[in-house]
Amino acid sequence: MPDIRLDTTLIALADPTRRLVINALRKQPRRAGELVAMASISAPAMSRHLKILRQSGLIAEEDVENDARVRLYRLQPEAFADLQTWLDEVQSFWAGQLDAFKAHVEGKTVRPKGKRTKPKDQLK
Amino acid sequence: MPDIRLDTTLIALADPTRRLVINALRKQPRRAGELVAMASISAPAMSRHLKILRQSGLIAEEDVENDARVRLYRLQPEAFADLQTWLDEVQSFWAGQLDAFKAHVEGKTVRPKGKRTKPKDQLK
DNA sequence: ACGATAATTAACAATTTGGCTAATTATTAG
DNA sequence: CTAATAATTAGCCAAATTGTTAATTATCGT
Repeated sequence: MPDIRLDTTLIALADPTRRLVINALRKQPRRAGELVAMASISAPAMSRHLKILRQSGLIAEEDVENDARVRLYRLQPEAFADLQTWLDEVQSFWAGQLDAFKAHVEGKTVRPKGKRTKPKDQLK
Repeated sequence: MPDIRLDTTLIALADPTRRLVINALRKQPRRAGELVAMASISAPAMSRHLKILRQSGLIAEEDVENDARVRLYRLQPEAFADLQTWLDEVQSFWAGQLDAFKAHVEGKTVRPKGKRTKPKDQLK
């Protein structure tokens, strides 16, 4: 089961333009047109990037009260939590890695759980 | 200037198969063939995924001492640091966001730095 | 030496991505 | 009402991505 949430988050972040948007919104909310100017790409291109970011939940759309034409975008902090959690889990790999190293120096080549009962690739 | 390091890291992580590899290596180093079996894709496909992960620095190749045919892959923890740092920076958005909110309730619509001197889109 | 094994590279097909221009929708300003 | 503005959607194209099978390289076991 592929983690669909983490997947969309990482896909959304794996683009320089979209990260530029994220970085810009870090300081303050911005209208779509402002983001277009910052990224120096066409408005339609930015619109699609914003859609992807919106769908990933990383940013949210907001209306301004005096002009219904403009759309204000702002960062959605909660959406980063899953990635943060996953990263922390990955970073906690030391435990497992140390076990493996221990087994290694003890002369047992690291092996998958029950793949082969006879260690063919054993240390001489 | 697009952050090339962060870019390759996120592109590498933005694929379910590659994340499956990362998750697998969290517990212990694995040979290429084992990873192929886990992901149930062809060996060549996995080989290319491993290449991308290797080039991103997220994993490292290692030789086993009794069989020169097998390649052992292990996690490279340092390579996650940049992403972790960037994520922390993004998460620290609260300061800026609060400033914007303050300006907002004070009646000044949030605007880019020196875009327009006259607040055209002012609150009525 | 010879066949099997581990992994990679080569070559190709299908899909996705990201960008552009043109068109569309909605709203504002004169 | 009409022109201008803000943003999105539609349609098209080039480049990149991912997967497959076939071929290649290197090494091991007998």
